[in-house]
Amino acid sequence: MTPRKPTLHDVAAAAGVSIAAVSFALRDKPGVSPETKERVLAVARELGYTVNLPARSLRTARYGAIGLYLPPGTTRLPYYTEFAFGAVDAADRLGLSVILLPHRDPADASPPTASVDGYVVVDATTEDAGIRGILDTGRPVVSGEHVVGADERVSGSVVYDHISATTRLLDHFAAAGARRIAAVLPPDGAAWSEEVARGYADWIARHDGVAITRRIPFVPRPDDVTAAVDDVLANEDVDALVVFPSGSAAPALASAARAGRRVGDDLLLAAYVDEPSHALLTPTVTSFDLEPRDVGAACVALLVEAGDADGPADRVRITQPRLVVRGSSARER
Amino acid sequence: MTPRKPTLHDVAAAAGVSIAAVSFALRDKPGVSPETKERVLAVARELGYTVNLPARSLRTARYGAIGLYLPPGTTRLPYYTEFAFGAVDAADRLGLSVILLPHRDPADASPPTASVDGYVVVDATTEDAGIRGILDTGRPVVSGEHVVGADERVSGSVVYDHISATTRLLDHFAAAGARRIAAVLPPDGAAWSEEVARGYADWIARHDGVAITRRIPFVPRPDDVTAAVDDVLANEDVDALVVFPSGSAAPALASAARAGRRVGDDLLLAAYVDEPSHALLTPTVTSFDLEPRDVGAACVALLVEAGDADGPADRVRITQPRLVVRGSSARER
DNA sequence: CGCGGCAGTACCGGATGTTAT
DNA sequence: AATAACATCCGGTACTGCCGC
Repeated sequence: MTPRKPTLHDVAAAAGVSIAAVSFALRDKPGVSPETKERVLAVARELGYTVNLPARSLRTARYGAIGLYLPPGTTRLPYYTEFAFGAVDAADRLGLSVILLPHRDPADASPPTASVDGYVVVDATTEDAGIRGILDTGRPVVSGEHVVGADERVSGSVVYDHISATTRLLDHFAAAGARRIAAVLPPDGAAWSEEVARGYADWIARHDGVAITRRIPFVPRPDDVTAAVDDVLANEDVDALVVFPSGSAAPALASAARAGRRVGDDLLLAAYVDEPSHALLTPTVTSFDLEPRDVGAACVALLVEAGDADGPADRVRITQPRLVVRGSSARER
Repeated sequence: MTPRKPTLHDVAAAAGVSIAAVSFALRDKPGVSPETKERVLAVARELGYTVNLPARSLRTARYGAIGLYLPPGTTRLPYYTEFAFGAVDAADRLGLSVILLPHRDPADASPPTASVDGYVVVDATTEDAGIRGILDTGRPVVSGEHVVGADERVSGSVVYDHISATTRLLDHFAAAGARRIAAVLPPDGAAWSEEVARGYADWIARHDGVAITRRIPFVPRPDDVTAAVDDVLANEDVDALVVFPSGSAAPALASAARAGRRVGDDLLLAAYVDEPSHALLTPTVTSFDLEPRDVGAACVALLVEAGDADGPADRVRITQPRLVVRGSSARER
């Protein structure tokens, strides 16, 4: 019923050559005459031959697979899904598979079991047992953003220039007339927290302004945002506000409305990380498109180069977030 | 420098037995005495032995991997990410890996190349070249939701009871006093579209009501939602509204506000698919938690059973969405 | 004698049927 | 009748060497 999948032997027999010749022909290696190669390829196509990857892996000790580790607990953020598919598509173009790795509970110190040639991780910290396990495999690892606590242990990273981005955003506010700009920041400890905090502080210092900041969790509940924004609006004389953590835009808008502020007019607002909802809120919310697909693809590219001889030219690739200006920061007339 | 990874041979030599004995001992197969087994296991642990998966795959023709195919173009919906990790965690507990499959462009008719024992697909239609390729492999396929156009070709499915869910939602509205309930539906063609449309129509008929419906795209732009909801509110005398497609809640709330309706009071509103934003909007929005993690895990379980001898007891598993009542449908006082 | 083109073959690491003890 | 050693095989890869010109 099921005619066994054709193997190199079948192709070799059908083409009247040795399996070695077939193997070479299929992989476009020198040592076979153009005519034989042509014939072998024709026969292979006709028989529907495809390589048996386990067999190849066994021989070459390469797996044709990349392990992808997304941060635990944040699976609702669309950023990571986009990132994942950027990586998957890039890997596919290189003939590689992407294995989605499970999150390990902190007690579990066992090494990751999947057979992969290297890893791509995002927003990683060594607090995470899964990340430690990955670093301990000794295989190449490329990270999206820096790895907090072990940046020298990865083969490469694709990072955002958050300082420049923050600067551009504040310049944009200033150009729209903002004079007193507050920032609702994530807590220290995450890779980008410190960069954006520094970007903000430096910009304020350069412009002889007053730093007005509040801290809320990395993934805040609406109440956290509301409390911080209410506090800023009640106690500080601000005409612009940046909320950095994800999911902050909607509660911030609500707070502004309650405080009687007209967002986009007497209060300029921006979120940092773009989310689909930003285009749906009223007013629409200015934020940075981090182009996660491109970054995911870049991580895969860097990983593959790291596996190649003598590594890539650059260990760190820097990406500029793209500012998407929307109604919340576009002062009316 | 790198002490080659230990193999069966190494363990066998260190334990003073044959590789066959080691192989049997490690897989807990009969034919080795308890003492030898104990010793072998100890040596294996000490040497840090792990099986070489390609070698095992080569011999057994099993890959220890599952291919996961998420619908293209909807990668921003958190549902699928949750689903994916439900599948990954379930697979991990069974010692399996999950390979995230790339989306194929329609022209590409080549079979999927990844080596997997079976596939999990979600919200699939045979319009999708990727799905056709997967079905053509002849390997077991389990689908989350029915596969439009090829439901008999899959080994199993985990589906929601959308009719019962829709009924429960409308009952909830009625209990809160709603008399004229409108529905903004997705277009026909998707698996659940027809079920929810039927659930709505049947319920209305049973209650001698008037069906008031509009159709918008499966993944609507805010404008689509706004237009439909504005139209309903302007031209129909409704006191409750269900918006089914994802991402509809926020624009629907905005429309209601513009029409001068107080949502949760003189207009009851519910979305169908729960999203994180529903807990953040004002008012918060009632919707169904589809528990995607559980469904992803169930798909993997069903796939593994399908691979076993004589298949699973049931080909189709039915799940009840969990209604999460929030402010938008909880009439004040 | 050198060289291109190809056949022959020794692995890669584990699973399993067969043969000793 | 139980255990364990031995031999094969899974499908490729890559090295060695033979052949003819």
